[in-house]
Amino acid sequence: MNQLKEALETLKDTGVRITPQRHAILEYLINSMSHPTADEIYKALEGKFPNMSVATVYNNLRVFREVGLVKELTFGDASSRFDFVTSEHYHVICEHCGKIVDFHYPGLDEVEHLAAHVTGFKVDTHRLEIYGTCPDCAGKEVH
Amino acid sequence: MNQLKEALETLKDTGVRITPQRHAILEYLINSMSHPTADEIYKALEGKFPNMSVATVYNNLRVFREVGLVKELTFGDASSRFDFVTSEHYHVICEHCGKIVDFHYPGLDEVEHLAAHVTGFKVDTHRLEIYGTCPDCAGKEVH
DNA sequence: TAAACTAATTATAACAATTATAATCTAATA
DNA sequence: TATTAGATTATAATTGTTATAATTAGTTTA
Ligand SMILES: [Mn+2]
Ligand SMILES: [Mn+2]
Ligand SMILES: [Zn+2]
Ligand SMILES: [Zn+2]
Repeated sequence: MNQLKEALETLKDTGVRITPQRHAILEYLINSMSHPTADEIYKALEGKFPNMSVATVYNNLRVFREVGLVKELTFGDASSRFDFVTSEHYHVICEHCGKIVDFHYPGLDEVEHLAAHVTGFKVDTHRLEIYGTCPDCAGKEVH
Repeated sequence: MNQLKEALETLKDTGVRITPQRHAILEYLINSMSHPTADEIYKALEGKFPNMSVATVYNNLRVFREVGLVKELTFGDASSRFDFVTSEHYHVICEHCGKIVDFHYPGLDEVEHLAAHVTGFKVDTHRLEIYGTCPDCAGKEVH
């Protein structure tokens, strides 16, 4: 039920120390309900941790990724965004404002199987994103 | 039939000058049959063009992208890879050696439609990649 | 053809995201 | 308490890419 509590449990179980900075980063990720960049997290917490280094944010996001608490969404030039892991889902992304919306859809097992069959790869996973224009941006375009 | 010839036609039609550097970059993209980075192209051509700037490679890859001759494949940290546009296809990527293999599959119209319906987005396109282990790397792992 | 204009290339500097390094601090353990 | 390992901080370095300004090449106009 309490996502933060569970996340802290996961850290404890994997022998990762729970520092105030880690607690705050996790809390922010969960509460923001969005897909923040490392820098956004850094800036959001600088009131509470005026001396925190940006390296700490990156280091801890990597730790969280390694224990499976967050997923990193990477893009070409722009900075990575981080998603607190709940259930599997895809993302729909606005090409104009960059908004990212969660989108649930059954996994594409058939595509994975065909890819494995055709290429001889041992398939692990896949990445799918939908790109378009969000309702807000579509509204602005009209007039 | 001749991909290079067609590509040069496209450039001519869109009023883009055909310089020796552009000719060579296009030729390399078509003949390499792979997905090279800007730097790989730069290094491959430095014998023929010892004074070519890496900026020229980037500039021209952007030009080619804008007129629809190449697609840019972007990844998180790593550098972009460029794919001479032929028919629509997806990519299967080896997580160990980075190999990229073309993979043909009918478009995922159904996913796009559902995404549009659920999120209210005007959907343009999507991105799908399959990740796993290529046969070469799988072989090495075994012993 | 000569002059004027525009596009492309080059060399180099700047940028931005991320990672590495070394010093310091904190917490756990013996 | 002393020792050790882990975490954080401050800062430097790295890397892919883009911006800038000067130069060169090609095209258009007079
Ligand atoms: Mn998400
Ligand atoms: Mn391809
Ligand atoms: Zn938008
Ligand atoms: Zn491989």
